[in-house]
Amino acid sequence: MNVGRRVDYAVRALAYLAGQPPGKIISKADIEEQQDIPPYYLSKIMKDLVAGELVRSHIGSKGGFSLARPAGTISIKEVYEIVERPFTLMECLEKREEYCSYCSVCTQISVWERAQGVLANFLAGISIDSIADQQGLRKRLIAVNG
Amino acid sequence: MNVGRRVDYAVRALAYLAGQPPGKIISKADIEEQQDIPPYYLSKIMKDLVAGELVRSHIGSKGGFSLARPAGTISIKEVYEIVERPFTLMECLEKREEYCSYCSVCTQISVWERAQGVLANFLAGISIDSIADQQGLRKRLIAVNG
DNA sequence: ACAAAATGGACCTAATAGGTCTATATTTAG
DNA sequence: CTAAATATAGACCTATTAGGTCCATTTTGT
Repeated sequence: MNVGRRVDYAVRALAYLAGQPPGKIISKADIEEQQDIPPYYLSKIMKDLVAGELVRSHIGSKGGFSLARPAGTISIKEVYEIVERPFTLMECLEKREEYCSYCSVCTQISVWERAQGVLANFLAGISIDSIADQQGLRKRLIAVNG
Repeated sequence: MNVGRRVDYAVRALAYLAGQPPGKIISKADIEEQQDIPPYYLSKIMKDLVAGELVRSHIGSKGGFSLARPAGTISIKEVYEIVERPFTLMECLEKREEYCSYCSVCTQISVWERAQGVLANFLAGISIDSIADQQGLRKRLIAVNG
């Protein structure tokens, strides 16, 4: 389980798209600037989000991205799973005996299973529209710092 | 946040100690064998557990380890924190602006704060004695496989 | 004194997070 | 029709770290 920059950047990008008028196409360069995301890195993340069908891409001049679904229906858990492989607190929960031969007699595995469930459940209940960002982080920071 | 082998091994070791008669001294070699933990690796983990005051060490011949506190008072969260640095889902929750300058205007940070709280709360409620293991994984597996 | 322990610290390796770059394909504006 | 603006695909690099191994030293029971 790694909640790192990939997830942060993906959420920033989605929050920014969610803050725009529905259907409006936003270029990658715009997202980069407003949300301060390393340009080349964002390319890869957007690719994942497109492949995961959270975002629609529009190639060519005046192209860019827009949300593929209403922001209220996109959960943070889903975002995590799309940009960062399966939602797994411990590797054994995914790979079972392949990862550790004691699965069947393990006294702690159910603890991690339940912990993972609790976390997944929480994140499944948070949607992108609850963190939508119309201005982007750069402008927000400037606004606050005066 | 990384729940990896270190944590697994630490919990195995503690669960094994918790399964013994209270106060009984168990050698590192015994823990290694019964719980199938790489020997040299366990050394380092036990050092952490001793430093964290979950375990008492007894140097010298007939030495070994025993729990420093009743197993019912040792939570998984505490174990995690001792062997794997602070309990942090996202680095920004610990390092704040040092890690990301947009903390003060971030729309997602509270999500991760709450998620971390939910997880921490769950793991703080699970104690080592609820997963105590008198036999150890090796014997358990043999017993099950016949 | 000797053997059986833990302690402390050096060392190694593979994987991966995070980031950068470039060549290619697609579309719209003019 | 061409040029400019875009996304797409994939190669590449680097620092960190998870996981593991080894050994020299210290402490203690017999």
